[in-house]
Amino acid sequence: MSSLLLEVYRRLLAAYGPQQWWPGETPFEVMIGAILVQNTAWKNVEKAIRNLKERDLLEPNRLYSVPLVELEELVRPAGYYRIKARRLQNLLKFVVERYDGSLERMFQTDLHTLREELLSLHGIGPETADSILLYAGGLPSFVVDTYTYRVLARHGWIGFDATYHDIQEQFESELPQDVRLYNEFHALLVRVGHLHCRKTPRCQGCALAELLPESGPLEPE
DNA sequence: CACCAGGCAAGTA
DNA sequence: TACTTGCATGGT
Repeated sequence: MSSLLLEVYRRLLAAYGPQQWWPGETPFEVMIGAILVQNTAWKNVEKAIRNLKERDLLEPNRLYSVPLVELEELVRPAGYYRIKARRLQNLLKFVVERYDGSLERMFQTDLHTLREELLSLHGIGPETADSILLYAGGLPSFVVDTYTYRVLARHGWIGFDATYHDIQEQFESELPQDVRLYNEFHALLVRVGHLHCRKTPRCQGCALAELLPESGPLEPE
């Protein structure tokens, strides 16, 4: 095999099939969802998105014009609603003022430059930035999340001390730079994480145990 | 009832 | 630098 990760991807895809990520009809909806889903179950995010959609607010300029207290109530079902309303406004202010409210213009920016710009915003960390770049922008930035870390660490492919940057580098250096691949691979890791690698003490009936060489402890011992 | 979810920033030592 | 804590709703 050309690389271990590529083989893992093939097996996950064969076992679970394409995941069709990200749920969302437009790049803007995907971008908003990336903020709202921070440490939150997607189910709760759906309610918040529905509130915005019902009021026809899924557009940068219109959403940016919504007063803070009103925005807070709309996104309340997603949890951390005061913080997330503020984070949304930070991002919207950036999109409106720097890119004239145009995501198309924003995503024409050089990948590395745009990533740094997003990371400079209060409330956008590496995972949120990469989710926006990959799933809303269609740009090749690999997304690392808690499941990526758990699944890989527990199978011994990365150390338990690996950082976000370490993991992203490993994926991006071993895999061909392919948006479709990055997209599907991350979605598959979340899927298998949901099924078998939650924060429960031990990996029970882990599908990857048969799929892959070995499944070890969830946490370092 | 307790625990967790597709993070991030701020506080402490 | 290396831990810890706050943020909050809703499902299991």
